[in-house]
Amino acid sequence: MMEEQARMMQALSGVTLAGHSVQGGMGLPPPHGHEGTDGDGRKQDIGDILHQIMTITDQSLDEAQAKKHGLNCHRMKPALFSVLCEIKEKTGLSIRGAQEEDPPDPQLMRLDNMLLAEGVSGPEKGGGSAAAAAAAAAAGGGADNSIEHSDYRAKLTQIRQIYHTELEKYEQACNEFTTHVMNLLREQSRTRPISPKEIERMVGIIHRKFSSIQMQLKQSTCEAVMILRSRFLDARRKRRNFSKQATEILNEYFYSHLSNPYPSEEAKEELAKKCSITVSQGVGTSITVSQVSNWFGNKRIRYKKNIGKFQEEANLYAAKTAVTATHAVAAAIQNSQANSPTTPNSGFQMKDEEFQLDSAESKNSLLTNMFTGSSFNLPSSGDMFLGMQSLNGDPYPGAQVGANVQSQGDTIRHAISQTIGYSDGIRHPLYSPHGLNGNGGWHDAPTPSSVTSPNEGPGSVHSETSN
DNA sequence: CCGAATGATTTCGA
DNA sequence: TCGAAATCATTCGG
Repeated sequence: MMEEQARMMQALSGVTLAGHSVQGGMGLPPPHGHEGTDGDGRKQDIGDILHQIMTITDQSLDEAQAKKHGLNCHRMKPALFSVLCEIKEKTGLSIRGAQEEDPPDPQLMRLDNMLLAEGVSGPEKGGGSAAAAAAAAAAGGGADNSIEHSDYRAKLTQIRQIYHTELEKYEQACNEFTTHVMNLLREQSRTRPISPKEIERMVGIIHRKFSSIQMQLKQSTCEAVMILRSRFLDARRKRRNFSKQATEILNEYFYSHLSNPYPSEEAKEELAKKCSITVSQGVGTSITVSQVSNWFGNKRIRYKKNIGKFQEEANLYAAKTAVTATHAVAAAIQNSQANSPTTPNSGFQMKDEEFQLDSAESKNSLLTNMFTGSSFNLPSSGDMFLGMQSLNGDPYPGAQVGANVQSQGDTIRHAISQTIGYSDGIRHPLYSPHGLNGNGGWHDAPTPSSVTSPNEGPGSVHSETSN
């Protein structure tokens, strides 16, 4: 700083005081030896110097260094320096208002904030994608139900890493470039007037340029994050049907826990895991806990709404799980399947109507039950089905009961109602703790996690109902 | 292209 | 906060 100033002063004084009494070290003899008229010679010399400056880049490094030295020692140099100083002053090229305090770019701030919010910039947490994913998977005690994809985390970490390395690169490049330019300017300040202020200013300009590049980096990072986000959000909005296997697993669980189809958090996690494992052939199709919850929510409501429609499915899955149970049950299944209208051609319409009736009746019954407190409270097929299912602990025969009840007439219904009614009155310990509570709701079941394995149900119930 | 199926979201109540 | 219910939006099979 001071040193520069001093040098400049020196140079200036050299011009004014010493005129061309200064002899260069003869590193660069004037092309035209004559030192005739002052102005002409100076012009020539200056032109020569300028030319050399302009062509300095064309030469090799050593050569250039030598030339530079020559130029520095040229006797006309101080004159040129002063001329340049004058020109500079006249053209007002010197620094105008030093408004270095660049106002914090709102856009940059926005980007910074966004990156911070997205966890791209800011403190490193967890340290590594694996840790982050693990933290998201394990520690996520329902805290972030919006995005629990470890995929998302991993991708975000990737973006973050790229961002940081790039940022570092830019910073490094910026520093390098700045020092380079500063050195260059310092060097040049010997041949042309450059105040330290100007160097500062130039540094500021460089920094601004680089920060604009950084902003681009931030912007593209933000874009990447947004794309990532929208991809995952879209993945949810623009849904894809679950794979066959996943649906199968979920259905299996649903129908084997029909008395209480409310999987615990752990169960949901397990199911999600199972599904995503089985689904692994589909690329990024992992199923999350909330998806499992959604599925069960949908399933419950849709099952309840139209049990008949799910009868076949219930049979299928119940059979699937009951295959290992008892031969007697299996035989009964076949038997009743032969009886029940499996083909939805002719039976469908009637069935449907019956369901409508049933559901209406169910609601009515609910109301009447509430008002009358009647113990004869199982008129709907759903209740019936649940009742039977709970009764024998085996979902499959229960389902059959439901089907039969629906497809057959009032006599059967009545008979079964009576049976159930009795049982209900007696409150047989076998089924009382299960979902059935008399008003067709699962919800207020005490959730004893129900019996997972179909225990030996009394086949007599089944055969009795199918008669 | 239509309608059923289905996953996701919203609303509401306890 | 969870679940029921309604609803939206998309997919899929005929």
